[in-house]
Amino acid sequence: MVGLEGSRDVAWRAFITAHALVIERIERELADAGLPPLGWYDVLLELSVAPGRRLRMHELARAVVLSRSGLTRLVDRLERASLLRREPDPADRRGSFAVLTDEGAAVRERMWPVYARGIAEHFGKHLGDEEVEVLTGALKRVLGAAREV
Amino acid sequence: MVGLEGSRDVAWRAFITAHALVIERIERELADAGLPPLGWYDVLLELSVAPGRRLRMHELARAVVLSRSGLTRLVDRLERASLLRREPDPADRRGSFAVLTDEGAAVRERMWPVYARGIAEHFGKHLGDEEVEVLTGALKRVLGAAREV
DNA sequence: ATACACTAGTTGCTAATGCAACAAAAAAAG
DNA sequence: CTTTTTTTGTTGCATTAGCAACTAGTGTAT
Repeated sequence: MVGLEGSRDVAWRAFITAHALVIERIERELADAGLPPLGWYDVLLELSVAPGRRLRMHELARAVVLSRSGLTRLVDRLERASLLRREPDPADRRGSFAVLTDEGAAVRERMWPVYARGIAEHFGKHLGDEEVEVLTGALKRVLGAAREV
Repeated sequence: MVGLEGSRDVAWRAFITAHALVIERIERELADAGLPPLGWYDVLLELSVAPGRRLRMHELARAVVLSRSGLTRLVDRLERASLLRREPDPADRRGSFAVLTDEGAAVRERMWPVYARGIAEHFGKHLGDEEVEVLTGALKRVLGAAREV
């Protein structure tokens, strides 16, 4: 018995390997274009769509699937680059908001074309419309279940 | 324009977020069971199914989607744990094989039940049979394309 | 009110990863 | 052949991530 005989295990293997390969390609394309890595994009995007362009640190950590300490450091880097700033939460003196700056929004907008091209070229291009629907539905279910725990 | 409006971009977002969450869960379950991390499993599995239980370093790096330097260090750790050993390649004096040991095979077999349960619980359980087929087909296409480059 | 438990965020530490540079060998070009 | 280019694997270095421990503030129970 060597593991991975079941059809779900084969799907899993395809899932993680495709992920690793495509991320590797896209990260390289961003780096080659002189742009920040994907982790930065995730933070900037979450802040972009958040009300008031701000999120509490723990909300942001959860949104981008990072440990609290990992997020502290990531936000440090983004703050040093002036792409966001920390602001105290008047309603809870323990916590702070991460607030998107205009410069942060601008950087996200400069990243998006490169990122979008990578997604299309290495991912979207190879999927039929029907497959996209199935994939989205299935993975959102997986995602929802994993978030609940 | 905030990015991620197209249906393929939504699918991509679900893809990477589901990946991050499920991997996080499974890594924790392995750690809680006192077992090595997923990266070790990948190496042990590739060697298990390779002819002669051996692969050249660069083949292994490609198989587990890791940089050459990353693989050098990962193999260092596995070799220190006696789960594999390096052997020179008589046909090419630059290179070496990574060869699975019996102990390495045994450790992989001890990891598999925990890993399999994680895959089922956090991934497979939420997918219908039809979805599994679509997912596998689609992702294998993505994977093949990314490998070609 | 006071004690107790929990949550938020940061820090020190360690582990893991990629890039660039390197040495050695092989392969290709001439 | 001899020279040049490429491949293979390792190393130094810098970056990034998580865990455990800590501080500070909040919430809850008695």
